[in-house]
Amino acid sequence: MRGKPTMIDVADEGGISLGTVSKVLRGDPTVSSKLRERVLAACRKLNYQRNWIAASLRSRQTNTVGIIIPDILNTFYATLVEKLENLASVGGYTVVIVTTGEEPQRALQRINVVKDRLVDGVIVIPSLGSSETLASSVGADLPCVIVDRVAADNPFPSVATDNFDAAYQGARYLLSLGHRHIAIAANSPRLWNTRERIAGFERAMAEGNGRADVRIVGMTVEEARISLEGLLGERERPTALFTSNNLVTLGAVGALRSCGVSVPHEISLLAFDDFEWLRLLRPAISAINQPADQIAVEAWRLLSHQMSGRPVSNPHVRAAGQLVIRESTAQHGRIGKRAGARE
Amino acid sequence: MRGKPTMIDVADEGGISLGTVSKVLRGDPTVSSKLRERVLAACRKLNYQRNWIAASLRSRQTNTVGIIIPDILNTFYATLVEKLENLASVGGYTVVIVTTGEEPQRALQRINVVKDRLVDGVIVIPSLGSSETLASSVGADLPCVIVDRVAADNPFPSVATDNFDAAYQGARYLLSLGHRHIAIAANSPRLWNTRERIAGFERAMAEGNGRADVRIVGMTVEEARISLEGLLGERERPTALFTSNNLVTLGAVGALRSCGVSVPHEISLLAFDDFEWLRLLRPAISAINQPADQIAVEAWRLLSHQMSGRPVSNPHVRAAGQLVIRESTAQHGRIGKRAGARE
DNA sequence: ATGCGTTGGAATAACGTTTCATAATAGGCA
DNA sequence: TGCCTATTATGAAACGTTATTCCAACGCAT
Repeated sequence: MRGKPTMIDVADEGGISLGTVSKVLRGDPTVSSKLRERVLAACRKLNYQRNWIAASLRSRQTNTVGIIIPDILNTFYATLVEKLENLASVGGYTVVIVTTGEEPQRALQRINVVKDRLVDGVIVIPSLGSSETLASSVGADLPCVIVDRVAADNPFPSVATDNFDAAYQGARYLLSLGHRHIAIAANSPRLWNTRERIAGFERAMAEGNGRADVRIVGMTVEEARISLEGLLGERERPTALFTSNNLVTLGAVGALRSCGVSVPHEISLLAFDDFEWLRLLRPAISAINQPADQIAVEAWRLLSHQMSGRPVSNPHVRAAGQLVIRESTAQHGRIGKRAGARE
Repeated sequence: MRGKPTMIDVADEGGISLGTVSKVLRGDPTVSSKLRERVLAACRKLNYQRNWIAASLRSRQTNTVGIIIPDILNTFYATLVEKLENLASVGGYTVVIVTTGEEPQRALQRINVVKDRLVDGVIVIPSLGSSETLASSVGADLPCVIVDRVAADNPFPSVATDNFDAAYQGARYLLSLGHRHIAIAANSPRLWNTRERIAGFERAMAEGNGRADVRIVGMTVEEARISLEGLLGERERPTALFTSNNLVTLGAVGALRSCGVSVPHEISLLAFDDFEWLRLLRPAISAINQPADQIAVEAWRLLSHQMSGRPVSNPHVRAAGQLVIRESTAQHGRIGKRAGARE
């Protein structure tokens, strides 16, 4: 035996056949406990490690899943990855992570990398422009779950926050504080999650007779900051601002600082996406929290059911966002009056 | 041809031998351009995709690297992962990410997962307690680079911030502002990076005749917050606080808020680890930035050289941290006087 | 024209598993 | 005891590549 020991070495060591060793290691029940013990002993003795590659080649499954996300630095996606990695791990799967950025061509190239890797399934957060090509590219012949950015006509199992309703509730909350002129700062209407959030916002504003001010501010923190500095400098500026994701929120906070606009006295701020730092800013920022935990669990359920051939029930999950009220949102007109904080 | 096309199908299609097809696809130069063209044409026609698993089995290399990190939600590690993923990708490698938490037994189990996966190399940020076992576990028979938490007697190629010097400079800066009683809030002295930071801090304090107050505050934000609330309540509390990483900083900011201690008037705050939000807090927090970019590049250099069998020069890299001065650090005794901000 | 070196293509044996069709063994019952 | 069934073990054939050995063909020089 040169190099790493193989199953053959184990078989020889224990005086057992190769096939039986394989059975034991796969947990096949049709093997007597006596032989099983012998096999296990031989494995321990040789410090045998199963060669997963050979197994995959023969069995045609890799026990690996791909996760395709735009950006790991987006805290929401990082949280999702963290939880998915745990779920996959307890299920005996390994996770391959691929980041696409928001550039379509890079996304496609990266998706092919994953497909080449012959993963058993994929969890995809589509990036800007890759949504359309996804169908032909991946989902057709591979178990697949779409997360967060779900196209209206998306045929694959999917999980996302109920963006429409969450934004609707957020806007209603701002309206209930007396605001009438409210802006939503959104990165790009080509993103389906953003599109839904804008729609929910607009619906609430229409119902509440508010003036809906939709601003497209770009995909990066920097673009958002610059764009919103423009907004804050306008003569008739809104009395409340609703940011459509955590990156935009960052840009918004930067803009509010640099323009010296005080929150919530001069303008109220409500963020989509909650995370640790919002609590620590002064004023602490009110936000709509996306239940990352639930989203990850459901995504894993949908994927693992597909991979094991089980029927997939409820293939289109929508999770409710939660409004977390802090200090950045206040009654319009009553300067200094807080809207009430819970936490 | 049923199912996916294989190289054999391609060979048949083009009327060429299997071996030649393999050569072409691997870019072997000893094949005439005429045949190469025929092969490529056949591949396109059949929409052939190379089976990477079979190739790996035979060639004994997987073109995959593992990244083992404690926690993807730690922004510093997430940044590192992002950059490493890009570097690996352009080098033709895929990245498998595994998170260990700070629990030793989980770490070991996860490391084995990676080894089972037969990766070509590993980049490891050791977690609490896994440092010691790493040597026997992974580095012995696998190209390996240790990042960030480098044991004093670590034999493997490694990259990290020069923690000692960075902390030394940070402490000297605080001393230069007139502070004499300074506390460092550190997560655990069992972590090598923390240990080095404490040592650098202590050295500077000794040289400057300051009173070094080392506080071990635990691994989580919550633990740190509680622990530091205790510190802030003490009668003789320090006039400056140095936090040893971004999680502790979070806890510290929380504690300062809940205790109503004003920064920098009552206490100065200097953070180890810089990131976006520190700029947006009020006051903006001074920090020591770790050059994640440089660290990732060096780590990849060390790993890829090992994997390709090239000699590894400078196997122990230390990158300089940069002091970024903002508003949270001020002259001791001169209330309200800012220390000067650059940005 | 013959021999020799060189080059490019083909054939074939691994790589280390899983899987499937048999073979062997044990157990139960007449 | 002998036969039939149910159970467990064996052996060999894949899986789709890469690596190595072996030929054929060609050019060049003698």
